[in-house]
Amino acid sequence: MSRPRGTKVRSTRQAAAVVAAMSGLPAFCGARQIRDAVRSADVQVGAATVYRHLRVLAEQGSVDTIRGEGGEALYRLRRAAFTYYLTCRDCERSIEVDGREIWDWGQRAASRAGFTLTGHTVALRGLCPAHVVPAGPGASGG
Amino acid sequence: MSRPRGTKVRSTRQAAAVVAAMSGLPAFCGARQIRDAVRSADVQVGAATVYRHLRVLAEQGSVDTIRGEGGEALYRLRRAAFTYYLTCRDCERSIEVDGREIWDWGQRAASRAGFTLTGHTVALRGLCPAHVVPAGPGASGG
DNA sequence: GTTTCTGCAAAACCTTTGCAGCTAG
DNA sequence: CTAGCTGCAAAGGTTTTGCAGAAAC
Repeated sequence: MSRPRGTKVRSTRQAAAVVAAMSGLPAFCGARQIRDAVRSADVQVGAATVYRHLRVLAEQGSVDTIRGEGGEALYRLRRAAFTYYLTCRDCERSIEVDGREIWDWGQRAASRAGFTLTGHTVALRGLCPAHVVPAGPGASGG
Repeated sequence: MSRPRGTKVRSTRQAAAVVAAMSGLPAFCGARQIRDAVRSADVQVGAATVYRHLRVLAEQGSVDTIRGEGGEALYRLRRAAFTYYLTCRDCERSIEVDGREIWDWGQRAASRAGFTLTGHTVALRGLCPAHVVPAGPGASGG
């Protein structure tokens, strides 16, 4: 149920509030957390409405979407193309990482097999300077 | 509800059947599909049991887990470290891609920011040779 | 016989959808 | 007024859990 094409877009309190709330959330957040942020700005909003806006924003490319550990969708306002995030597993603080190379790497690998690359997902987890403790690597394929 | 530590592991028909079924499934598959594969090998198995085994296998590191587009978990027997998958978005066929470089790239980016990389997820989507469609005018379907 | 595993059914989540009512334009 | 947006509640799908019975050792 995306927006039908050729329909007018109406600007509502809720639509603005969702975007406003997200601009105050630095890391990737779930729909629940976004809804809470909207409501703590004194704008009542239903869960369905939040999901509807998030879906539209994602389709427009205004927000990036990734999947959390539990499979839930996490959203964040888009910053720039080929920008990925390295998130501290202790404090959830995240930094942006330029990933143009990743796209190039993916394309090389794809063409080697006769594939055409159309999309990719990269997520990095680690420890920020404030939480660094010696630890071994744990790679997960995807 | 992982397995409690210090308990004995019992080898059952179902446990073996889940692993056997997965070894016959080349691509990442959902729990439903794995269960179907087990049952078509004439081993009755409940959904809960499949999930329980998959969780244990994932914790052991015997299977890799990724998330599908809908957020569902997809499983596959682990092949090698730093092996990622490029999946055709039309037929779900997937190939393996060596990703040692990705880990290196991630570490470089992380250390530049004072972070320590502890984990990462990479997923590539594309079109396999059989589904590549030339872009532009004049392209015709079979 | 004891301990662990299995399977059903119910519950817990996250997300989408149907529909009546509200609201921006 | 009319088209589009909202919210509730119900439905949809995936995964987990409680518990009695079955199975392994």
